[in-house]
Amino acid sequence: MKASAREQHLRELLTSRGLRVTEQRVLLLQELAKVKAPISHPELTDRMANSGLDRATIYRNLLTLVDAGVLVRAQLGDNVSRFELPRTLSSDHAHHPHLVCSECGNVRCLPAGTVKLHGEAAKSDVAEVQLRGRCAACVGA
Amino acid sequence: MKASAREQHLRELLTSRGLRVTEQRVLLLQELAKVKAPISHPELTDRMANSGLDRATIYRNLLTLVDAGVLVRAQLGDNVSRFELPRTLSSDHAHHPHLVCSECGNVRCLPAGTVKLHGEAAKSDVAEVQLRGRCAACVGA
DNA sequence: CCCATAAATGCAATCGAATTGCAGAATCAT
DNA sequence: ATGATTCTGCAATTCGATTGCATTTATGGG
Repeated sequence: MKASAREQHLRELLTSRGLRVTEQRVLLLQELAKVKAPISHPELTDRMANSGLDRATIYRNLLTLVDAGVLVRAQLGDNVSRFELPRTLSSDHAHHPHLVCSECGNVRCLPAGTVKLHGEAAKSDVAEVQLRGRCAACVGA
Repeated sequence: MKASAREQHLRELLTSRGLRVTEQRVLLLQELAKVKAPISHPELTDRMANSGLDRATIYRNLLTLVDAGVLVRAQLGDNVSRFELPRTLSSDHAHHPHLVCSECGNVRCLPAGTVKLHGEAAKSDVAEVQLRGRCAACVGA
């Protein structure tokens, strides 16, 4: 059968990093491409419950893909690792701020410009910016 | 018996936040005063193994004390919560940005103006701002 | 100083995310 | 096609986080 252009792209993404192309990895990446915010391993396991993938397989592939630079791992401070397929696959995936909503629990990705660092914050080598509070949607409601 | 000046200080710290003064809380704070870096609940439980304190007691008090603003919680990115008794006990420790250094493990308190929120970040009800990366001291070293 | 009462503690149990061992299945270079 | 290497599924386990409950304690009022 013929793979879609999108699937073909994912396959090349894997081979370009020296990883084997397995049905499971393609499915995993396809699912990650659908999600807009960083997602945890348990959340992903739930979402893919009907795919037949084992959670250990998902777990190990998340680690492998982070290791290979295909995914980024976000430490949002709730003691749960979340993973994300950056839309810009450039070598320097600019880290953008994350807002963890204490009300709805969603994680929102904010544009890089929404948080500006000055003074000591600017002097430091800041790798990740995370905000906690209520997201705009919950504030409006 | 007569309490030391140091212990008296800790007692006042508790009462000033409307918390009851218990032997366990004083012991916990004394131990936290000894450690220089943020410490996790399991690590703290080990350290205080001979104190007779139950780990649930330690755990709940850590949460209570963070809630009361006596302690700060540091998320160092390993999915383990760490706690610290800040040397400067400013009243609103939770209301300014924190920089958690992934190298030295220290939590630096930054002036409120060092992080400015724009756009969606400003529209959200942000309660906490946390940065992860290398602090200015470690960058300079 | 004693009492009432809400809060704190100890103990045991549970939850859930993370992680691993292992045997069988699949991938890929040759 | 075939073998060496890697990956997958399944099951089990580790470990930090969290909670229920009966008992004890801190603190304010009398």
